[in-house]
Amino acid sequence: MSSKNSVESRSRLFEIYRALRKKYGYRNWWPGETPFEVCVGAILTQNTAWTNVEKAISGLKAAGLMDAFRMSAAGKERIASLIRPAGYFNVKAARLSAFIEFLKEDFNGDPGLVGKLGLAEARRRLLEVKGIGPETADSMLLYAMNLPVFVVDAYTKRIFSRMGMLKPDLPYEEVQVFFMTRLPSDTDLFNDYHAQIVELGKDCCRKSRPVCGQCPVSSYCAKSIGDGTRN
DNA sequence: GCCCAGGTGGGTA
DNA sequence: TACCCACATGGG
Repeated sequence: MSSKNSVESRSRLFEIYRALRKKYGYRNWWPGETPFEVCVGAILTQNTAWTNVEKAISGLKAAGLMDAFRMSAAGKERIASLIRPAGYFNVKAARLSAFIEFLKEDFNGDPGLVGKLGLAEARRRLLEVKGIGPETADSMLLYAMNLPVFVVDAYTKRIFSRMGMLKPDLPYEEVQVFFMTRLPSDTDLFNDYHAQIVELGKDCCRKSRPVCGQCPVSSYCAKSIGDGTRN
């Protein structure tokens, strides 16, 4: 993208954020009482509606297992039975187990200590854990460890490609670079921007609902107005 | 009944 | 590297 377009898309990203913020208000994310709970939620929400994740988290908390050491002691089978409502429960039980063993071994069960490594090293270490991919790692880094990284998810790709700002099917890292080279490296901004995107996604940018006249950023959306230019 | 949801890893060509 | 697929429950 040329530098002119880069400047243009930069100001557009801010305009979109302001429009979303006006519509939805500050989101105060992530839903979760502790950094550990945020990390657990990040794994449980993989390709899964948050309403289902909430049930699984409630189950884990009711069982007193929202802690790396207690969850580890409970074992994979017990975890799987408790997180059943979140779907993929066998896969996710294995992923949670891998994550808590990782935390126990080098970080005393504390995600905050992972964050102390700094963004690049913490991200590298998280990605070594089986079941933690780029989105899950970045969600943990941003929302549990307060490190300035932009989280890319299915909504991000769908919304911004429908707006004509991104090519569809761009790899994760390239979408992330698009945002991080245009926005200031600000944890609070990255936090709320992603939260706004998820809100918009749930609200009016579902897979099978491409046209969204009520959408707060419909004036930016190529699909809503036909040619990608703004009103 | 069908489609979808805040992904990831493994297998195949 | 680039697809294709399994993984699973619950809501609309």
